[in-house]
Amino acid sequence: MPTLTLDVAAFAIRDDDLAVLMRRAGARWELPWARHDGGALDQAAARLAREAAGRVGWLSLAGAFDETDPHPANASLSLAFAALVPHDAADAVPDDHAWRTLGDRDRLQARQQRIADAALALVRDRVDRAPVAFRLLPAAFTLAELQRAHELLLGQRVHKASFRRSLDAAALVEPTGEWRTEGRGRPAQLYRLAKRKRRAAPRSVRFDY
Amino acid sequence: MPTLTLDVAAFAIRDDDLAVLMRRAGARWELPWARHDGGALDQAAARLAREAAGRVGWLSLAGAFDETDPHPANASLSLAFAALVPHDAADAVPDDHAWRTLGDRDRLQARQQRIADAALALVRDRVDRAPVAFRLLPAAFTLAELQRAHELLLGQRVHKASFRRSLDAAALVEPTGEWRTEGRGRPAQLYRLAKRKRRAAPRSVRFDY
DNA sequence: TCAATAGTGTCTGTTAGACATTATGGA
DNA sequence: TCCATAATGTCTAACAGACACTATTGA
Repeated sequence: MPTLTLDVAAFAIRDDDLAVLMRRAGARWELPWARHDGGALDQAAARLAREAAGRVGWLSLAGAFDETDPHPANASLSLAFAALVPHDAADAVPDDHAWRTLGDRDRLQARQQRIADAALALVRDRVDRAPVAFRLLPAAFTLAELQRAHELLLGQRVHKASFRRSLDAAALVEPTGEWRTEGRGRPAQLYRLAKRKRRAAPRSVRFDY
Repeated sequence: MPTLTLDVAAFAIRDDDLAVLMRRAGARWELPWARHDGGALDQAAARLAREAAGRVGWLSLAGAFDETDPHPANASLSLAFAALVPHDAADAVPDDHAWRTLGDRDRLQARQQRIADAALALVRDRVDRAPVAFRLLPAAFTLAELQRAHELLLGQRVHKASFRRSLDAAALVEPTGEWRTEGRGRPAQLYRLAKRKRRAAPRSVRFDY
């Protein structure tokens, strides 16, 4: 009989960079995981993510990995979940948990490395299909923060004027009416994610590979 | 202890439309499934798909579904796989298997309906990220066939000139040198999928939602 | 010759990206 | 005043889609 774990790779923006949540396991670090013995999968994954990362903005299955690679629980199968945490909620993690840089994921055991990789790839792949970048931010954010979240997920710089034009064309955000002063420079207006109005008819077939 | 199945939703082009592979189970129809008791997941899924659908061009995990919905095996968990079958290989399926129209998937039990839906959504979502449309075709194909495969997956018409321009810009296909006469009309040149040369730097951030 | 399909050239409106400029705060 | 950041306007090259046209076969 197979033993099954749920493993979650949670990401948040820390110190202007992407970070992944790990927990201490003796002398090592691991991704949060829990045994699964049946029942509602989504709820079990949500519970695991919430206990480890606090408020979770987004959660999705990212893959399944077998005993080809070693795992902290030696489970015969592990379901990988990707989670995104708003950075204002990322401070309150349990004592034995910590946000670590992406480079640190090579400290994980092989299966959890692959889980973290798959989770990151899933999130990156979905940036332009679903509002995942928003899930790294609080409900109200500046356009500079939103752009930076996209840049961190995409791994490349984004053109400011084009970014804002696209946001405007898609009617994706709406101003809250509030402004935020951050050090020096002109204050930035705060925005929130707007409700979907109409989905734009997609342009032509693209070959992004 | 949870019982686990692998379920595969295999798609192919039949009669100029997308079809999904089902097998007879008594008086009902079901998606091909098999119990899984550990071992290499990808290999087990590939074996299941191959036994049901013959040559399989593409296979990918599409989701995981729990006992919230009924399943032919009453498994507590089912891993959904999406498979694509080239239409020239789709004739040789076992006697108790048949290619059925997409509309027939509401004859499946609820969990397998969701599996088929998730598999179809996955394939559609990946059309512009990976050469999945090619996996519905033989190694050599006409551009009209390739365009039709994209149209079936995307569920909408595609502009011929733009489609070919994009193919050309991406250097995605190369002519085999052979031509095919099909009834009346000018013969069509045959193409094959070209090896990736350079991945074009993706354009700006797009919000396709 | 006609019908049918393959394949291409041209035009136009839209958009991405470069660049510059204005706006508004703190030091 | 100077500097840093926000926000926007203008220009251009690239591209998507419409349309028409040529090319090549079978009936």
